[in-house]
Amino acid sequence: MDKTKRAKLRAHGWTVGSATDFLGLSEQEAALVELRLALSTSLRRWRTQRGLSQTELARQLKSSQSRVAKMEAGDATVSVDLLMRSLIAMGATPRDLARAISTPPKAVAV
Amino acid sequence: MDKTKRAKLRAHGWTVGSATDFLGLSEQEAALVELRLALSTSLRRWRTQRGLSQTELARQLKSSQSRVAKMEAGDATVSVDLLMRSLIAMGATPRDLARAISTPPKAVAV
DNA sequence: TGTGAATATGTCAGGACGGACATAGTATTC
DNA sequence: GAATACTATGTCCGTCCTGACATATTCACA
Repeated sequence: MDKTKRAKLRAHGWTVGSATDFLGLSEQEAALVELRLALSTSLRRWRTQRGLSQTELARQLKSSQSRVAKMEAGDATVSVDLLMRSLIAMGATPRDLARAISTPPKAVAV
Repeated sequence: MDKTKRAKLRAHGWTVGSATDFLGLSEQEAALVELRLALSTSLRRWRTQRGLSQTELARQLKSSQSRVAKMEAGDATVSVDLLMRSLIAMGATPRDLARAISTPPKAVAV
């Protein structure tokens, strides 16, 4: 990975040097990962701030606890679609989504 | 549901007036439609600004011309996922997506 | 008008996704 | 340790999405 890429990733809150770097993701793949991560983190925040358990949220979303867990885990079987739909179902507006996307969580665990 | 929203939906092939209307299109469903519209509009802008035809873009995205057309039309068979992936594949950053989402396209012609 | 390029619309087989269930791990409290 | 509540992980079947193809429509220009 070249320096500018490193800088960009770091600038967006990624810990350069861990999995992302090792796997050698392209700019675009990294952007997708960043997106997923931002949304899944955001979802967990929305849920916990309301004092809901995954099971309770699942019922509200007409989904299941396991899927909620996977959403929050950024699991590969979860689409960006589902993440956004869930956030919206929790009352998030497109503007909220935009904010979530453009302000990625800082330093991911190493 | 107000008239402009109706028009927007109808303009993009959504069934307004029957089942959807009867069930009452909620704020959340509207937000999803808004999201889809914002992204599809954005996609077309990115493409045309680069002087690409749908066919050329399709090749770049490893998709097909018909799907690109449907993406830009906000067709119901196109997922938000695909729209975002396509935009990212064209070089859009998460920040660009956020901007696209929070800046809804100006009133669709009736 | 005709001609070709670009775009739109319809359809479908195959693959990806999602809800559901089972189960395993974790934390708290007694 | 047991019991309870919450969360994580694995798997499966039905559904939805997607690329591809065919075809229709629109557009630009001579």
